[in-house]
Amino acid sequence: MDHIPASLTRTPESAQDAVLIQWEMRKYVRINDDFGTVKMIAGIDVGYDLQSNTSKAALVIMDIDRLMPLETVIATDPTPFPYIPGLLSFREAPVIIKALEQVKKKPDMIFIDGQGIAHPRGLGIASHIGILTGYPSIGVAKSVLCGNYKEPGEKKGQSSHLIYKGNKIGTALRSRDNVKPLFISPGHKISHESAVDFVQKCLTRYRLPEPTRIADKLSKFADKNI
DNA sequence: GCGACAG
DNA sequence: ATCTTGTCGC
Repeated sequence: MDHIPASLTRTPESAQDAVLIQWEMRKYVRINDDFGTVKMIAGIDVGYDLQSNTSKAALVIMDIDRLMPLETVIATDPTPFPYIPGLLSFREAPVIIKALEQVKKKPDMIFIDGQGIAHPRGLGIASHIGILTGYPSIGVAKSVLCGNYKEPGEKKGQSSHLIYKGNKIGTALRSRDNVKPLFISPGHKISHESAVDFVQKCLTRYRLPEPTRIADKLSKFADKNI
């Protein structure tokens, strides 16, 4: 959708090739706010069925004000790539793109499970999806891939910077009292500040923001029979 | 070389 | 991610 060389959408022939694609793709990442009014947010998560070797992407479109689902989509595909830290995109992006192509409503913003720019090469899965689709995106991760941070205060809303090689790459955010922090980083077309704002607007009584929490449930329990 | 390591 | 039971804490 966005104007990037078609060769960057290729299936990597090896892990080394995948890394080359990431170095090239990172040039297109933008972390300045570039979106209009945000009414609908998409939460996306991927689950696996080890027996059939299939991946299942669950996508939910939520109204940002009511935090209620407006539409859901489930897409499945044979799992295409092994899990290699730093190369998660090549395992999950294809089936996620498939789900985004099937959804009827067009989201204004998408939350992806995993890192945005908080990645060794600045291209976590949220950035990867943002570049491929043109959608503004945010990485919502439950743990760190790279970088260091000071433990944020124990109260919901308290945060600290995630730093890597001297630069801020994300935010450690306490999403509710006394739980492990979430790691928020810009995926594409959004700033650190706005990324955290949108996640906070979607927090209720759980650790995960609603779009992510619902997508997570769907990826695990919906269509249990792939 | 050693340890770390999203989902 | 997924495999798995009970259990501690708000």
